[in-house]
Amino acid sequence: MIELIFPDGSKRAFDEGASGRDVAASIAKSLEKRALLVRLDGELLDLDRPLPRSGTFEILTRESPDALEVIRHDASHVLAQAVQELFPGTQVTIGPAIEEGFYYDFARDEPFSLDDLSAMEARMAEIVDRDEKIVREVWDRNEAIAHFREIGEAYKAEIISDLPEDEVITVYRQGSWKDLCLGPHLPSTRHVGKAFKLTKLAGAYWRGDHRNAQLQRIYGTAWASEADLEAYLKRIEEAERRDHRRIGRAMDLFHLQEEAKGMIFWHPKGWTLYRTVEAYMRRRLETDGYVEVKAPQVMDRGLWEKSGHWEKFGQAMFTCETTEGEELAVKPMNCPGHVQIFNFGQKSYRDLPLRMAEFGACHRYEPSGALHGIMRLRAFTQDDAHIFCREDQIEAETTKFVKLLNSVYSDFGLDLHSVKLALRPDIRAGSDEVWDIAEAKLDRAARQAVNMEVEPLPGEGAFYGPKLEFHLRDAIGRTWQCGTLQLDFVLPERLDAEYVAEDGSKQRPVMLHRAICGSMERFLGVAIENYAGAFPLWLAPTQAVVASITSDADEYAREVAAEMKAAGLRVELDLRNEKINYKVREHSLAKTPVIAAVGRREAEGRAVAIRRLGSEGQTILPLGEAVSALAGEAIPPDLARAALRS
RNA sequence: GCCGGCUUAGCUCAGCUGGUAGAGCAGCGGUUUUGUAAACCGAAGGUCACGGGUUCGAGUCCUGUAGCCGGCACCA
Repeated sequence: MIELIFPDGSKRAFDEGASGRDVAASIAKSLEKRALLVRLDGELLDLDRPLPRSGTFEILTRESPDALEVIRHDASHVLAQAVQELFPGTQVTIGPAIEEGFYYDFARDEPFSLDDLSAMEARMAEIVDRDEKIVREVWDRNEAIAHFREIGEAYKAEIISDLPEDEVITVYRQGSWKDLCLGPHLPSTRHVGKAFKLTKLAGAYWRGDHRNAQLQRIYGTAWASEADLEAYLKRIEEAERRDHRRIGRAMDLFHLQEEAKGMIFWHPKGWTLYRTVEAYMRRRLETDGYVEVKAPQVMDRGLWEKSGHWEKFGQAMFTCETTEGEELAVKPMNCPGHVQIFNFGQKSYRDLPLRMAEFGACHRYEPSGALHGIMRLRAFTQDDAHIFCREDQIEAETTKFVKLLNSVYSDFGLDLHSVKLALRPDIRAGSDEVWDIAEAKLDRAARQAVNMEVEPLPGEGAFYGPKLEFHLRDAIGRTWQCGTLQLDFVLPERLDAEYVAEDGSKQRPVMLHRAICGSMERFLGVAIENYAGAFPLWLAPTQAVVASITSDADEYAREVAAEMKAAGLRVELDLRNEKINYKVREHSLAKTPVIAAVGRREAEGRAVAIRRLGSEGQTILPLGEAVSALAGEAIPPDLARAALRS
């Protein structure tokens, strides 16, 4: 007998060998029909699998988020079956569920074409209609390896060989097709439903390693219902309209061109936006106790050799040689420069923590395939700072930093998507004890400062220390690392940084590399997508347009614009011989937050008709009142807070 | 860098199976003085990314290169 505890707390006993389906049927016939999976002590199991033990028990239907993940996983299996039916000789590898869908990696010499996708979708629908039962089988390890080898599935055979000896090998069969898989799965292919769509074709390396063969990955999306699928497709379509590259062009913010790939030509409006963000960041750093510096853009190779960057990243540095034979490199990062400033003269323990900031323009020869709009560039500017401190100051500095970062992000209406902690890599400097302490400190400080999970990334830290990563999302859900804080025990050593301690001895400081925006350009890209170009007043490159209704009001319109400008607003004047409807439409499409229309009536009454982006009507206000209200609203959030406090 | 796709006017896009380029918007010249999301007329605008090839003939087919896009790998 096994005993199951249901979600309502009730307990019931069932015969040994009873399956989830038996349990569901014993409750209600309708429940059996709707049941897809069961959860036993937190573990998801196939509906028809005999329950292996007693425990807390739950029946999952289509509506459960866990069921959706299994639907997606099964969709990937159905895809694999469809592909193997349509393209015999194609090898299967792996095909997991992912956020919003699934993918499957195939090995096939000939590339799939986009046109093949619709044929695959049709075949998938057919397999769903066949309603093939999905059956779990436990196989002997060696037999499984031999079998998959024999049928030409080398990748599957390799996966099994690499599994631990004691791992139970399960194979799931649907009709004549089968796949090695941990499961669980739906009872039959019908339950996958038809709310799926194959979305893209891509290359992907076997086991994520570029030295391995490249496989063909097919991505798809799958949902519990057609309505969910439609909503998803619509969401993606809408999101594509927020693409920073599209908005950048439409709003005339910047452009990129072949002759300087991976580098931005900022146009006047875009540069205004950039400078607004930079000025804001500069204030935030200043009030948080940072000093700002500026180090040379190009420095001698010798310095990069000493810092260790030449050896590790020399390939990715822009270099040049002078006619006198010096070898120079354009800085790919700011830290060695900052250490030079730290090293100049003597530093005392009283100077620590020394927070040295720079809006540092960096150049890196990024692989061509990595470039992406203004999110990933070859020339970018870090809002970089290095905190030189003692070991016992690391935790407080980290907490302080994360608080600042949180506050900055919230001023831009951004939600942190995730926080990750990259842990020690195989090849690293420093002893394990030092790493233990460093990792623990970052973890503790981050948890304390943000109210969210800190996801560990084993092996992904830099060789010189662990690294906190703060990720934001773009319009279509891709995440970008923006903020970062990295502990560094190595560079101070290599570049010989030291300070005089209380007892007069010379000590090595620890360095914290940290950035909030990461790259100004990437952060602006994320901000553009976040606001879809409709910036709040303090950020908008053009905050207001004064539009005349008839030429009678031109002179007054000039006066209004001048008043606004005098109040510090970024204002444009539109005196063109066009209808007000036309002007309103044009400036609305350009996402100008405020349109101040003036005609004869306003000129006579010394008023302005204020129209806000996104609202239908307008408010008529006396000129002075309108100007001071707008000027007040245009105050950056940090200054507004400061004003409130004083 | 790797796999796949794309590249036609300033922008967004048409151009079927090869017969030497088309629209809307913007821009320019006029007319219109307008009350809150597109007034009207006109003229102009293109080495069809770049190079090579097949062909009587290439935007269209083949091939090379570049950039971009979607992934993968990379990201000090």
